[in-house]
Amino acid sequence: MNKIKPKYRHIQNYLKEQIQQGNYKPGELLPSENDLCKRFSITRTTARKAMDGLINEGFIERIHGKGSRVKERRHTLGLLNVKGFSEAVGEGVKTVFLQNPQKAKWSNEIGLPVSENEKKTSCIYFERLRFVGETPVMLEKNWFSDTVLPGFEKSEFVDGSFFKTLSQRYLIEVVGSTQEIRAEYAHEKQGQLFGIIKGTPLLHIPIKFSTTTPKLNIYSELYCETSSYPVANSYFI
Amino acid sequence: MNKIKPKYRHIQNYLKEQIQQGNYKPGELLPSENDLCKRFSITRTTARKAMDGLINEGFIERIHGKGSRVKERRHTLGLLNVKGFSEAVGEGVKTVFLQNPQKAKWSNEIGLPVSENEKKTSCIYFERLRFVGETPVMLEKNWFSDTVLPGFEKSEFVDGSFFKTLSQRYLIEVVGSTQEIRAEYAHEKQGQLFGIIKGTPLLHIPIKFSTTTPKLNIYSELYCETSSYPVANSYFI
DNA sequence: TAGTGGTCTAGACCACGGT
DNA sequence: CCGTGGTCTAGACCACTAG
Repeated sequence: MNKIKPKYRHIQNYLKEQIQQGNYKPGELLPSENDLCKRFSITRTTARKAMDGLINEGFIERIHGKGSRVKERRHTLGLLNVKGFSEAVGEGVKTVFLQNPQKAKWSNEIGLPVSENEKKTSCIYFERLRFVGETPVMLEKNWFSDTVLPGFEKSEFVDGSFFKTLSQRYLIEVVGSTQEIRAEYAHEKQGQLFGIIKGTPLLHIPIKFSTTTPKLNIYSELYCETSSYPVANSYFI
Repeated sequence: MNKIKPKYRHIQNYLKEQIQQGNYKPGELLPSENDLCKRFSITRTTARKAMDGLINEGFIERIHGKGSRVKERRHTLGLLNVKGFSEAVGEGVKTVFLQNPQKAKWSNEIGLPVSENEKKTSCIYFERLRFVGETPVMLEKNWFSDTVLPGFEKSEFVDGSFFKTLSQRYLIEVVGSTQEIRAEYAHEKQGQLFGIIKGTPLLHIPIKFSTTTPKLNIYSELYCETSSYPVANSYFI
């Protein structure tokens, strides 16, 4: 019944963990493609597909004739690709829950259209404020259908990461995202949270994350105070 | 001496042109992968690699068991991936040059670091204001080294597109981009251009485009008025 | 020159969609 | 059922980097 993870995704996740755990540091080279082939008994096509994924996620870059190098985690936030906050940065990041996961209504604050099927279900909501050091940089609101994640409200997040929780506890992976980006005035309440005056420009990013389960999309509204920590994004073919 | 374009990129560009010219309309299916194999005498690996590129650029989506469908050109701007404005939208778009391409100094308005080699060269600058219908939505400032594009100032743009000009006149392709995104107040002059009051929130996006020529990067500063036309972005693995 | 990534071939089997 | 895309194998040759 459940979908089988393809080989390349196993390798991809394995390498990603190695990088996240610091076993391969920025600037270092990953094992060569041929190494991976031998180690995991796969062909180069599969090895490359795994590394393609890591490139898309911004973890590595290929250097022709040399190898695949782990990329610097920029001190700006490597956000805005697939995946959330905790995966992107690792250092002086702090997260405060303003609202723990609990049942709620589908809000009309959600910027991207919620699918009809999901509207019929009930919905789980949570809200977090993210800091770099002591500076609040991102307010994050999340909605998703409660039909495929039984017991979600009651359990803790794995490593504090929502997406890691999805992956490890429910075997659900994020496979894509659609987003819009706007510049807006901060509302009163947002201003208080960020410690800025009402009317300061804020980045507003509605996102819809798609997952390996068609029944589950994550709808997020992000508000970012970009004066010290701009949002960043890289893309290579 | 010159780099040879790989097969998959030829196919990719061919299909992209077909879509841009409206031979395949949004919602329609492209030829199947097997069709492409026969038509161009290639294997599926190559056909898929070509289509992978189109997916990354947001032109198509794959539907398992069905085919590859041309995606709707959203009436929001499909910008923010690789490639510029004219490639992304096709309809009621207008462009006004505020400053034609001409020699200039490397400005300190450029947000992302200019490489040392490029700093030593002289630089070409141009500035455009982009409209959707009669609404100005984006102010675009561009700098790049003049060493690899002889005669650039004197010639017209191909189809009004800077990137198409690079591709067709100089055989240079954009292969990636790095960008930051900030929300800022509009300055006086920007406010006048957009017909908004000073202090309205604007999206500010410094971008560095990488090309097939290591000597050429395009440094852009975009300012977007997002209240009617937010910037958009999709990503799928 | 040895080892790396970049491209490509010629197959194979599977999962999914629609008839 | 057939045709589609999704994954994978087992090779090959080329272009680039570095000792």
